[in-house]
Amino acid sequence: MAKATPPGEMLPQERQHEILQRLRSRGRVVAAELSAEFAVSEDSIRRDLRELAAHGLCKRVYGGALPLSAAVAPLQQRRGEQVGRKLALARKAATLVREGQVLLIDTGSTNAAIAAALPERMRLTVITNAPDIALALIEREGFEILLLGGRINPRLGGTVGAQTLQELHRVRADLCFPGACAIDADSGLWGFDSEESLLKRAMIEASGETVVVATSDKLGAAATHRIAQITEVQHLVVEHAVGRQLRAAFGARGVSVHRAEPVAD
Amino acid sequence: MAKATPPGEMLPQERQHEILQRLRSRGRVVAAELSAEFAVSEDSIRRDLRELAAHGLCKRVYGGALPLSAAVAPLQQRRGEQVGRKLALARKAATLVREGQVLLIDTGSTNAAIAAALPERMRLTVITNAPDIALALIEREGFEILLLGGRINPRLGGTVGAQTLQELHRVRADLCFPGACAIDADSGLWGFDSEESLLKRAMIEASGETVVVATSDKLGAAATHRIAQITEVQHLVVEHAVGRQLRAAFGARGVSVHRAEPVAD
DNA sequence: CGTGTTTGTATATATTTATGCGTATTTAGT
DNA sequence: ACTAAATACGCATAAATATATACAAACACG
Repeated sequence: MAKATPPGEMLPQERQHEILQRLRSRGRVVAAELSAEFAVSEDSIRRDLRELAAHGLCKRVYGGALPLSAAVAPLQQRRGEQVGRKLALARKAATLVREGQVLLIDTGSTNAAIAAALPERMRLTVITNAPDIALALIEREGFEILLLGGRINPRLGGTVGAQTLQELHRVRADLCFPGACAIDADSGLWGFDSEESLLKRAMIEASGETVVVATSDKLGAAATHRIAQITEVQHLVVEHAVGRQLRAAFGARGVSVHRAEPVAD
Repeated sequence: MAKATPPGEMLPQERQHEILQRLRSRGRVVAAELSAEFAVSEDSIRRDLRELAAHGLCKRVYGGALPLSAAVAPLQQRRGEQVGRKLALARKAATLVREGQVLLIDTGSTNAAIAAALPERMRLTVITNAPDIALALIEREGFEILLLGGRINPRLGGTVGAQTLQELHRVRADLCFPGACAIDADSGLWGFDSEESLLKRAMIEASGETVVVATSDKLGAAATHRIAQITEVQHLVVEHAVGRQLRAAFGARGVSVHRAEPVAD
């Protein structure tokens, strides 16, 4: 996806739009790279970036630009930790998504990273209870976004509770990303909070397939609230460092295990 | 050079229709290309594009045109404009809020500013259809946040539609902040969008009192969709520069007019 | 069957916009 | 503080555009 456009024919506005999209999906842009890929002088790129920044659409930095959300970083303190690892997981998880599907995405920093990594122009429908995920996707084109209402739990950063559950019963998704839970090859999926676990269970039931994206600390662990059996999980995305044996344990239970790319960190 | 049709045989309307189709399928049109393919001068094409743009069917850009979806100013951009004036308005509006109240806050950059300006530790309940407002308040302590679910309208940056309306019917608020509408002392409150206006109307009906916060360009203006009569508005917050006469006009209709502090700008 | 009007188009000229280059300045990393 | 890259600024150029004007065909109407 290096050069999507013929050198001679690209409207300036299109270019700026493309820059914004790249900014969102990749998290950064470099002036020199853009110059090469769009086949215009760095001057023009810099003019674009300056203009976008003036409109408050990105943060201008030496060498390129950054998305504004990364610059302000409100509750992204958690995300700041292990950003590389989560990005690698998110990228891998995003490859499981197919054109036109309906996605059910739970709260959580990992899931937010997945949402940001979703490919452009794929005409996806995203159902979520997380305002931060909804907000991140509003800007993207071709996305249908459904927000699950209800009372917000500040600790989780999204809606939970009776009303959310009720709304969830009215929808049906292809793919489900229940956030941050513990997963064990034998005992299945576990949650840390009662209300939260109920919601995740409902999400899984409302979806055709379930994708669990687990950082290493969640693997082989259990918690207090049972969410689902391992047979209800079709896909598991794990970090590169996860051992062969552990992966095989899930594979034996019929779970497709996907390994993220290694990260330099 | 004529392609699809014999040189003389294509009605202007047909041509414009074809341009629109091409715009939708290809995501962009270039004046020079169209000129060649329809075998008319670039001037005629430009006239077409200008006309289509005037009817709000496309966005005119240098070199051609883009579909409107790619051109809507992202909400981050709108949020960044006139920060000073909006902040002054927001501060004034926030003073109308009392301890323990239930607030109903609509989408919009001004309303987002109001939410951010809400005083600390007042044990408020905020009901909103805007994910950005919800997100901003999650961090704050002592706030109960209820999110209205439904389909998100990317242009408005929040949920609208039947489901949102339905959820709204289940709540009751003390104070309501319907966002960005035109207000006139005689004809009342007006909205620019049908769906949007319905929601605002429902918000007002669900609230004890209504606060309209209006930047100067919204004052004395009307729009296409009626939202409410002026008697249903209890408070109006305006900028410092608004003239005495205009303020009196609202005062005579029983609206409490609140004037924001002056801004250096 | 003219005749005035409307409509679509083409031409000419002035203006705006986008871009690239040279140069002075700023920035980041030693 | 020094160096090299990145950047901002002014300027020139070429393309795209708007505006004004003119021309031709279609049309309405007496």
